[in-house]
Amino acid sequence: MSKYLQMIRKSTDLRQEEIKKAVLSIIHRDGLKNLSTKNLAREVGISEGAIFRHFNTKRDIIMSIMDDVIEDLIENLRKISLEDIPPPERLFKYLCNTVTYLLENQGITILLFSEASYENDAEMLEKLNYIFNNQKQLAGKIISDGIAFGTWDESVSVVDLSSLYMGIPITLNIELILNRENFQQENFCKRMFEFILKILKK
Amino acid sequence: MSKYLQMIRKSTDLRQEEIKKAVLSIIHRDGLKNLSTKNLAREVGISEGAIFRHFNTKRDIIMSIMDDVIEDLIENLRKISLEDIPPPERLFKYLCNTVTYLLENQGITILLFSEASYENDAEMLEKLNYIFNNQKQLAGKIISDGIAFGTWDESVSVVDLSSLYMGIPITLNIELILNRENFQQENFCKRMFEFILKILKK
DNA sequence: ATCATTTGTAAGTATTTGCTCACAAAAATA
DNA sequence: TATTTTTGTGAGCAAATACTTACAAATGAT
Repeated sequence: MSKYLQMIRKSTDLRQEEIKKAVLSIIHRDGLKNLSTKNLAREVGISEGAIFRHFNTKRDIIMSIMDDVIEDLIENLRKISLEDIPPPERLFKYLCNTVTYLLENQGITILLFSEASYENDAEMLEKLNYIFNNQKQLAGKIISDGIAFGTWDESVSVVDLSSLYMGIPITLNIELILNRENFQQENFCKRMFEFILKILKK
Repeated sequence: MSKYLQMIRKSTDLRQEEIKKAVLSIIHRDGLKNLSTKNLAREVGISEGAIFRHFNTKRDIIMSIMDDVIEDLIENLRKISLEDIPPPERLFKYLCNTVTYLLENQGITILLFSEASYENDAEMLEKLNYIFNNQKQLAGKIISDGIAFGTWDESVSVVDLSSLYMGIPITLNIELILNRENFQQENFCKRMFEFILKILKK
């Protein structure tokens, strides 16, 4: 007679995706503290041992999610920054894509900002750094293009404006954590973009 | 013969301050993960039991630090927002005071942004909300004053600009965690203030 | 000087954590 | 069909965590 009844098997590839999704669900719903491997296993619907069949360590799961962000968000933004459309239009698209991604992947926000500083893990911080600095520098590139193009005020400091720009997605993140219901997220990117445009106006 | 040698005693008031300082030191130096009561006791130089003589729970320590932020930072900003000086000058002072506070209390940054979302603790989130929204609304008040005064463009949305404004201290926080050495923090508030001014210009 | 109060210690506690292991069973391959 | 490989289970592990407790010693009031 069988010892375990109705065991559902899936490939490691599929399970890895399920596990990563479950991580974000737990963080978004219950907070980072509840992201134990036990809870994670329950969320996925497998045993705790199975989790470690598909990932060597819990840390590997987090790192893999960070790699996803790099692949999905950053590489998309890189493409946009290189598109052959006028800088104003390009910067707008760039900002709105960022905002959309953050709205669609809300668990990631907490994961990125909390986990790295929580763990104080050098490799994690490096990945986070990569994500942050690429977002910033690619935005800076578009701004530089617009200035070189003659569209925008050349006296504006690209570095400084990139810093201010980065405040937009980050504030969005914070507002989503703190004011999730009150926050007016419609046209958020448009409204913020108008401000950036005004700064860049000759 | 004495069982313990050279026991240094201090009042609960003093110890509470020492403990709270130690919390920020540990977070700043080793990350939130290393903020165990055991490490905390070692950092202060007392036994773990003594920690619980001065605070009932570890959570109480964090809450008390958050109350300090409200008392030290927010109440100071409130006063500035009510000062009888021209809005541009007032907003500049407001921003620079915020920046200075954040630079001088770097452990607090991580504590505020990570701990609350880590614990997913309603009361903690409420305090964080209070800190965030007051900073934002008081800045908004100064902007409104300037518009009412006739100095600034009345077509600017105060709510939206306050959101953008909040990006400044928050980005500063992130940069301090990620780029601590490279980050150019001199005149940071001035450079950011110039951007806000340009947006507000008629 | 006596004694209650306060502040300290050291050695516990129960619980949770990330992770391992021996083995069961489904799926792929021969 | 027979065998190997992959995916699963559930019990259990050492280490860490927040917190407690019994008792020691310093301090302040009488």
